[in-house]
Formats: sequence, C-alpha cells, structure tokens
Amino acid sequence: MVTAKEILDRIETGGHRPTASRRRLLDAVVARGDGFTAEELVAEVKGLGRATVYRTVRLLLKEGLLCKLSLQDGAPRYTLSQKLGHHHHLVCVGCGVVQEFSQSVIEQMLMQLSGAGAIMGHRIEVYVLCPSCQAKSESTPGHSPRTGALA
Amino acid sequence: MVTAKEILDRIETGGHRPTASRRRLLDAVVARGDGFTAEELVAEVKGLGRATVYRTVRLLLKEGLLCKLSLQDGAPRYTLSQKLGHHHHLVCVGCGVVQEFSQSVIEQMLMQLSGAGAIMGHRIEVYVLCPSCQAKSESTPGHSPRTGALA
DNA sequence: CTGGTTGCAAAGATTTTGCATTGAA
DNA sequence: TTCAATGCAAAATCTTTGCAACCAG
Repeated sequence: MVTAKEILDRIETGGHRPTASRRRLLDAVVARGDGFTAEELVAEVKGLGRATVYRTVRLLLKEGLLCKLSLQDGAPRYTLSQKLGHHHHLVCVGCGVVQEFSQSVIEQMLMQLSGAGAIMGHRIEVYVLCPSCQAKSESTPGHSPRTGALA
Repeated sequence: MVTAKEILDRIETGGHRPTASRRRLLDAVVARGDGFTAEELVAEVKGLGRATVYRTVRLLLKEGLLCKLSLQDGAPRYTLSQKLGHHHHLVCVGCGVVQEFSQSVIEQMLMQLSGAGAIMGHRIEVYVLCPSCQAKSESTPGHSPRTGALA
C-alpha cells in the first residue's frame, strides 16, 4: 500500500516542496481506491484553491505517481499508481474501483506488432463488473453500471 | 476501404437522414487516415456549424462508425472505424496515422483476468513510430514526436 | 406537411494562466 | 532572503443546449 508520506518523499526527491497543501491532497487521494476527477478533489479537500488541485494533479502525473484513466465520458479520471513500473488497469464499471495488473502476455503480443513500427508505448484498460457489484446488480436488476466507460 | 457512401447508408439504416451536411463531413473524415479532433473538422469543413459537427461526431460514435482515441493530451481524437467488429488501434506518435488490429492473444489474456470480475469491455491502444516517421526522425534528429500520447 | 436537422449564440463544463501574496529552505 | 507554491479571478478550451428556420421524405 502506498502512503501519502512515500509520495511526498518522491515529490521532494524530484525537486519539489512537500507543502501542507500537497500533503492534504495526497491524504485524500490515498484514501480512495477508485478513479476520481480533479473536480472531485476540489470538492473533497476544502480550503485548497482549484488551481492548486489542477497543478498538483499535473505534477503527480508527470512524476508517474498518478495514472490518467481513459474512460469515455465526462472529465478524465485519475488513480494512484500502486506499482511504480509499467502496468495496466482493471476498472469496475459499477463502483469505479481500480486494480492494477501487468501481464507479460501482452508484452509478447506487442512484439508481434512491431512490424508496424517502433513501439513507443501502449495503454490497456479492462472494464469489469467486480464480484461485489455483480452481487448488487443481481439483487437490484434496475441498476445500470457506468457503461459510458465501455469502448 | 470504407467510403462515405457506405457510412451514409448505415446512417440511413439507423433511421437518420443522409443530409448534405453529413455527406460533406464524412468526405472529410474518410479523406484522413489519422485521428482528428472535433474542432479540426469544424475548421476543415467550412460552412458547417460547430454544433452540427459535434452532433454528427456523437451520432457516428453511437453507431460505432467512429472510434474515440484515448490519447493523453488535449481534446479527444476520433478515427474512422475500418472494421465493423471489435478492434484495437495502432497510433503513430509521429504523424498520427491510425491503423487497426485485432489479436486473439489479447482476448485469451483477458480470460485470465476474469477472476477479477465479469469483463464488460476493454480498450487497447499501442503507440508506435511508423517506418516513415522513423526515417524522418533519423534525418532530422531535433524533431520530437507527440509523446504526450504515451502512458 | 412533419419531424428530423441545422445554425447561431448563449450557456455549461473543464482546465489554464496572470499576478500579487505566502511559505519552505 | 529567495524562489517555488498558492489563491483568486479572469481567460481559454472544448462541448452542449435552446430555439427559430430549414429541408428530406
């Protein structure tokens, strides 16, 4: 589990200051296990200016401490990087919980595509209905998940 | 190769009218092999209102005739669906050219993830530097590609 | 005719920027 | 002290919506 302090240390190592604002923002980010928007952080962490939130999100992205999720609708969502290396995401379209995974099969498959050019990077997201959301949707059939996330 | 007429036919089949505006927009879309933004279409197809362009893009997305690319920076980009079925994208970070591919290995890999929940969908994009852009970057070392696309 | 489609402008939503002030080292 | 970081509000971007006019079937 990544802690706010670890992230703050990395920020400091990167030549940035571990301010109180950043600590408060990180506490909020660490407390969530799902994808959130910048605006949700603005609402959640009271007393911080909107500009500070957006600037901090940008900083964390650049440092690789946050990942930008490519859901299809609305504002972009972000999630904390649990692993430092390259990884992919498993997003529940019901509750928005985000898990990470890395699968070497994918990397092998990418090799097969290298005829199309030098591979510079890739982005993989898998949308699931997690077991607890499956249970919920069986008991409440009317409920519809965040299908906007689907490709 | 998909033609504007084929797409217009599909639009009509879907219960929408094959108007002159839509035809002009489609001609512009078909002429490009890369990802474009809604705003680029507004500039490119003169005489069409901004609202019409955005509404048409939304219509084409809903019908599955356009794909939304999840690049990281700026406004979302769209590209024409060449295949009708499910597919993935190969995007050149140099020139923005988009190719499609489908690879059963990925689908097999997804099966292995099904322990995490029922898979509802997925999104895969691979960023490459295509052969012609590789040649260019060797002759002009100062040039830097659209690395914003990279995860 | 009739209802889908369009253009325009206004409104909405999201993000960035200028600038004076504050705060960490 | 010094320069990064912050807050605020204005501006910039991108997208949607209300409404009257228009057009395909």
